[in-house]
Amino acid sequence: MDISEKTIARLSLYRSLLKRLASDGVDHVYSHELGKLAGATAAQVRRDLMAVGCEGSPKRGYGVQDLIDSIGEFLDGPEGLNVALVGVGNLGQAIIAFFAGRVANLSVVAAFDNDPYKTGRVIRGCRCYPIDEVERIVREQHIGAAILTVPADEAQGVAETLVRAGVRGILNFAPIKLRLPPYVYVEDVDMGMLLEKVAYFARQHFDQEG
Amino acid sequence: MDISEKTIARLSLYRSLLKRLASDGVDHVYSHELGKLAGATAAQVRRDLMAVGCEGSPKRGYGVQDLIDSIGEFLDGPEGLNVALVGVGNLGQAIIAFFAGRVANLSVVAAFDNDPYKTGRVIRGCRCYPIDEVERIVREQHIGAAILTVPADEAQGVAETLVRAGVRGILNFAPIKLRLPPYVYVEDVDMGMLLEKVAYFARQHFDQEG
DNA sequence: TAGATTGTTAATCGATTAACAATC
DNA sequence: TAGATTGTTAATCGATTAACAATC
Repeated sequence: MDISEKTIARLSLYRSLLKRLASDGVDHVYSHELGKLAGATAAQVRRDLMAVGCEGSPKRGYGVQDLIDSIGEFLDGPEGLNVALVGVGNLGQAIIAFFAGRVANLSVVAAFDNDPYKTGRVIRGCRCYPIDEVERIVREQHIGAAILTVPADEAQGVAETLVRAGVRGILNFAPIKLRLPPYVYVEDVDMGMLLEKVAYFARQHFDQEG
Repeated sequence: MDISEKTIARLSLYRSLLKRLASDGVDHVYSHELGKLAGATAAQVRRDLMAVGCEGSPKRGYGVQDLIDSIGEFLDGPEGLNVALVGVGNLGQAIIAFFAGRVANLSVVAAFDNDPYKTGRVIRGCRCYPIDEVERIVREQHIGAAILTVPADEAQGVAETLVRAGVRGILNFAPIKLRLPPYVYVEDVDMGMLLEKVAYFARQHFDQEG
């Protein structure tokens, strides 16, 4: 089965919304209700849920817990995935803290930096190693994905090392397009670009009445 | 003219790549060269550049400085845009530091939080006010866009206040779909979702030969 | 001129949307 | 049954890709 990136993204959002609904005691939802919360159409929601093998009933809609379980089974896979972070600057530290215990089945198990003030220490519950040791630690700890928060001109080199050691997915914060083998999935988060985009569209409506 | 979001995103990336080329002394580029760096096709690059009114010549391609100027004129508009940040936690502080002096024409001029330890202080060069004062400060400082790094259950309320005060663009880090008027542009950055996406696709290729 | 690139138009592809029979 | 929702198929829409004449 071929699931689009957008569907994966929406499934992740559905899950976090469903968890809230569950904690509010809601046990069934209709596709249009979930769609309203997720900013999607009812048809979209049904298509996405069909992709993970969920079925609803015309009478009661979809079972909330059933959806949470099915999406979890689909997204999380049979076992957890270990994640590394390279580049323990401001952003890197914030991201380690952000993910600590937040996303089930995904834990940042190792951090890497070249700054000797940081290496050898435990930063927000995550041990920090020198970048030289990336390859060894990634193999030893069976790390499958990485978060890249290094400067743009170091990103390509670090990424290649990570891939050589076995990493198959990278969340890349460096404002550069990584050139990697096709079996490596890269998600770019260029925050400068994102803010420029927001600013561009904000300007279209800003100051129109004042 | 109707410019797609993707084109805006690519233009921002082109610009940062072009700035590097300029500092390396390159004065002309062909569409396929820029495309290679940006992960886009030559045709895509030409279409994007045409949208901002750039012309190239078959002989020399596009002038690097000309492109930087044209894209800047298009993206940045005639004057800068003031930006606010709400939610001065780990991520918020990292983002303030990240943007400090980084993106020309976009400055984070005010931060907001409810924690009395933070309000009244200057955090990474940016004054922090209590959230009560969002409406007043946003109006006074003529703020047009905002970065939202508050918990999910506060995001909708804060966003509505920001919009009431005149904000027309929001970079939203809360894992929730904001419901706002159509004249407000919202860009969502759900980091939990992004890492789950990376993990999902990483798993497809992880452990295939180990 | 010859060759590579640009700018433009037509074809393709994928996802979203709309329409409708099946179901509880 | 009647009504609202589900699951499926066809139509639409937009962006990407391919093809080609114009240009230096």
